[in-house]
Amino acid sequence: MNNQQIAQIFYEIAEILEMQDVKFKPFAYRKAAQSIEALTRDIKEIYKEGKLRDIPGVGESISKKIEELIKTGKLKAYEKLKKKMPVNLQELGSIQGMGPKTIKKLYQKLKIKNLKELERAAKLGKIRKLEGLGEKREEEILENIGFKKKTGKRFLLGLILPEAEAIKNALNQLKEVKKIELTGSLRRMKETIGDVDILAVSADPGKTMDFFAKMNDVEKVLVKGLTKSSIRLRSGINADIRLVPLNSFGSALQYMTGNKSHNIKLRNIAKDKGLKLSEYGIFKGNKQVSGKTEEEVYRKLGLRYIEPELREDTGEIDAAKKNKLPDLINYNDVKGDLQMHTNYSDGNNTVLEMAQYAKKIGHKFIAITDHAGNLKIAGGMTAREITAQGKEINKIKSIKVFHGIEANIQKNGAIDVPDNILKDIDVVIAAIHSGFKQDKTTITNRLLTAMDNKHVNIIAHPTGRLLLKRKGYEFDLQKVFDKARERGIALEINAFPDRLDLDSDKVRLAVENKVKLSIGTDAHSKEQLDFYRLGIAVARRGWANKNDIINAYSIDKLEKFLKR
DNA sequence: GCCGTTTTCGGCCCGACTGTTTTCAGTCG
Repeated sequence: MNNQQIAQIFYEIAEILEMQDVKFKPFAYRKAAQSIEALTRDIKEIYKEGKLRDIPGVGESISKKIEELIKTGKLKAYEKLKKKMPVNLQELGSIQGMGPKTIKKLYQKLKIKNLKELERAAKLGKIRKLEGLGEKREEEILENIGFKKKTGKRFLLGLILPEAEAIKNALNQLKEVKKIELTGSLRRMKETIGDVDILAVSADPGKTMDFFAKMNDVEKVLVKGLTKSSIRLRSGINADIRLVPLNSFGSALQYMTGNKSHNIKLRNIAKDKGLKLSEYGIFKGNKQVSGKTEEEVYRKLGLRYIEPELREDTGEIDAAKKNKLPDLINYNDVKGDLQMHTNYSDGNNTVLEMAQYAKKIGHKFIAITDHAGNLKIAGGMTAREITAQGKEINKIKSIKVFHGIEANIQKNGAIDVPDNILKDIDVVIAAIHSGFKQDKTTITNRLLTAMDNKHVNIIAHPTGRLLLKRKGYEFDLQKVFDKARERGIALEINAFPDRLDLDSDKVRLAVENKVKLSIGTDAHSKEQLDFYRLGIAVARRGWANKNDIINAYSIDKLEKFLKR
C-alpha cells in the first residue's frame, strides 16, 4: 500500500458518500486524500512514528483507517461501501461530465459498472430515456469517451506553453481586450497541464468570446457565454476563458491560478477576518474592499505575496503569514545552460550555432556536453572527436563555452570514459542510460560509486523518469543527497519538457539538504535552448533560491565549483 | 469526519454554465 493507493481509496470513499448524499464527509475524505497524495515521505514511516494525525485533514477516524490499510492491506469500511456501489469509479469518473450523481443513477437504473458498459448503453440509446438525462447528455458521454480514448488527460507544460502564449497574444491584439493573463496550472508552471485557463478584461465581451470561439486552432466549442467560454483545441487540450470586470482582475487571477486547496485556505483566512473572498474580490458585507490586483488580495489577508509557482498548499500560506517565504530564484537569474548536444553526437546543430543562439537568448555561458563512452545509439564521441571538439570550442570568443561530456554510469557504477580523458574536461556529466530495472539498493550503490569518481560534476536526470511514459528508477534519495553535498556534485534539473528531472518535490528536498542543483536543457537543437525557463520553473516550484542553482553563479564562481 | 489567535461544538469555498428543468440539480474549476 503506497501513498497513492491509500489516497485513491479515500477519494473513492468520498465519491461513494457523495452519491449517498452524505453531507461534509466527502469533503473531509477528499482533503485527507489530497494531503496524503502530496506527502513527500512514505506514509508507512509517518505511521511508524505515530504521527499520522499531523497530516492535515487526518483525524481520529481516518488515521485508524490508514492504520488498517497499512497493517492488513484492506479496509472493511471501504469494502462495505463498495458492495453497495461496485463500479469502477476511477474509470467512469475520468469521463468529463460524469459526476457521482450520474454514476449512481446509471448503476441503479442500468447496472453500468465500467466504461465499456457505459459506451454500450449510450450507443444503444438507453441513457437518453432516463429521467434527468437526455439526448444531449448521451451524445456528450459518447463524445467524451472518444476523447478519453484518443488522448491521455494531461499534456506536457513545455509543449502547451507556446501554444497557450500564442492564443493569449492573439487575443491581446483585440483593442477591446484591456488585460489578459494565462492562469491555472500553466501559471503555476506545473509539469503537466490539464487545460489552458485564460483570464481577461474586455470592453466588448460578445466580440471577444466570438473571436475566442472562432480561432484557427478551435476544434469544438464546448461552452460559450459572456463571462465564460470553453473550447477544445486541435491539439486535444481544452481552453477556458473567463472575463471579469477590471476591479476584479486581481482576485479573479488569484482564484483561477489556484490550486484549489490553496484557494480554500485563503477563503478561510478571509472568513476568519470577517471578509468574503471570491473571484470578484474581497468583500466586507456587500462592499468590495479589494480585488484589483493580486498583491492587494494577499496583503488584505495579512499575507506576503505568494509567487504562483508556490501555490500548491504545501506550506506556502503559513510561510507567507510568518514572512518566511523563500527568496525564489528569478527567471533572469540564470546565466547559462549546463547540458546540450551538438552534431558531434546526436544533436542537430554545430557548436558555433549553439553558442550563437545561447548568446542571443541572453546566456553568459554554456556547456557543450555531447555523449561520450559506449552509448552508441546516441553517437558517443571517440577520444579523437573529443579533442577536435575542444579545439572548436576554444575558437569561440563571444560567450564562455565550457567543454563538457555526458558519460554513462555503467551497471557497476563505473564511468565509461577513462580518467585520462575526463581530467581535461570542464564539465563531466554522468547519467544512467541503461539498466533501469535494477532494484533500489543496486541503483543507489551505482549512483554513489559514480559520484566517487573524482571528475564527475553533475548527475544528469537523476531519476530517469519520462513524463506520461516512464516512472523512473528508485534509489535512496537521502544517501545520494548526502554524497552530492560531501563531494561537491550538483544534481541536475533536466529542463527537457518530458523529463523535468529532478521534479520540484525532489528539488525542494535537495534544497533542504543543501545540495547544489544545475539546470540543463539537454537541447538537441538550438531552439530547444529555450527550455531553460522550464528548468527555472521547476527550481522555483522547489523553493530554490539563486544560491542553490549553480547556473546563477558568476563564471568565476562556477569554475571554482566545477574544479571542486 | 475534521478542526479551532474569537470555537472541543457547530460549522464546513464559491460561482458559472448546461440540460432538462418550469425553479433547479449536477458538474466543473
